[in-house]
Amino acid sequence: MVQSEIPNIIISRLPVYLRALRHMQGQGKQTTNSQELGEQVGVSAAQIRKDVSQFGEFGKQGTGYDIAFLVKKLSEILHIDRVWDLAVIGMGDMGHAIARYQGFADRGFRVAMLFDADPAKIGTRLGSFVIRDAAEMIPAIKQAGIQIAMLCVPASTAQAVTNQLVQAGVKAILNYSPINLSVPDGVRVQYLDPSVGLQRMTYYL
Amino acid sequence: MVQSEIPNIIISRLPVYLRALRHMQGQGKQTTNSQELGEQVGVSAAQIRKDVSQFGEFGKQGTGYDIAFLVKKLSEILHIDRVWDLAVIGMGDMGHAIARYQGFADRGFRVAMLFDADPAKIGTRLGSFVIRDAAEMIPAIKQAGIQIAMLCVPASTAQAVTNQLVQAGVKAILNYSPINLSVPDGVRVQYLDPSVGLQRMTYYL
DNA sequence: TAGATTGTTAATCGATTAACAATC
DNA sequence: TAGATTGTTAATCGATTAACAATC
Repeated sequence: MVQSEIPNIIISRLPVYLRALRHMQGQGKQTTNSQELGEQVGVSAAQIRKDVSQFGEFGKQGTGYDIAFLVKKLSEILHIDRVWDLAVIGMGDMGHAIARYQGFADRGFRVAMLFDADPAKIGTRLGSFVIRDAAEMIPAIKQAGIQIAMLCVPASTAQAVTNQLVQAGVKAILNYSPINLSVPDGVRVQYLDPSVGLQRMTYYL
Repeated sequence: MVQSEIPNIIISRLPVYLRALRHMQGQGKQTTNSQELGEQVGVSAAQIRKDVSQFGEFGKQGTGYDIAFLVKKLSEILHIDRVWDLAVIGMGDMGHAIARYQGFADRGFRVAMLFDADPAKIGTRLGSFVIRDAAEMIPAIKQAGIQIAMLCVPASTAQAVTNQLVQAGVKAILNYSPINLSVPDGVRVQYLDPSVGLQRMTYYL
């Protein structure tokens, strides 16, 4: 029997709920409810309840949700009740910033390897890492079993590098390059092109 | 009479179409069609035609779309047939990378001002800019008439800085901080939290 | 118990797709 | 002209909301 299919649009909201819940935790709150959480993240209370109830009965009538419990459940659902190793490809300014980013630690991720093709960068240190030769990328990622890559290379090489990542067994790519990537079924891409983000707002200015 | 309301979900796809069209242009292509563009960006041909036709009749039966013409029209629709000045707030690793990002130039944007609250950074140069004191932010942004900000400060100060940006007249915020922002009506926020992007994929791993 | 809030159903709303006449 | 592809309509599909019984 196939696991019943949860719409991707629901999955995409869960990390946002989780972020808000952890923020509440940081403020010392113990419980919340669909109304409050909904206001926090900008969705209706009904939608919060509907989304969360896809995965179980995590709330209590009359009192709402225990924050710590819901955080635990959402973390399990999103498979971040473990630590995922990340490979960062491309050590320009953006790759550099990602490699040093402190925000992964408590959210399920850890930078594990850095790659660049520039001989001037290969072998140099960045924090506790040594930048590795992109030519070794496929065997290195394969051997480490890394499934997630942060793509920070220029648009001109992004598709070629992506093909290599797919060969290396990568299943999820966070793409900072301003280009649409073509990947086979079973590989996921999330796009973080800043110009696209800006252009989604200028329409309204 | 109110301008007929275009759904936001359509607007949000236009920058992606535009990016793909410019990529085709860079390859020397003159024309395309809804089928080809759809495959490029991962949406159906019918949806491409429906989306684009909200704004006029930009195609030709039998031949498809002239790429240069469609690029021009989409640029006008998205209001990027001009250059928008950006203020970058927070000169950590991420703000640093954004300030030096070369990808804004031909997509309608230009970094115009950098701010940080750290006395060690204030007054230092970054490329052709001098990092300014965040304490001067409100009058400086107001005076320059800047409407778009890139928020690269830590989560702990993001909401307070956002309130100042709103006071300064900013209407669009690209938020790199891992936090939900509360803003008044008329102000838009786009979120680029890398952990959220990653968590949207780990569910499927 | 009374009040509050969930989980869930049914109704509504909106977005996507299929199909095809129009026309280049 | 024949072939191709648009723009658009109607049908389908899916997501959101409203409402309320269940229950803490």
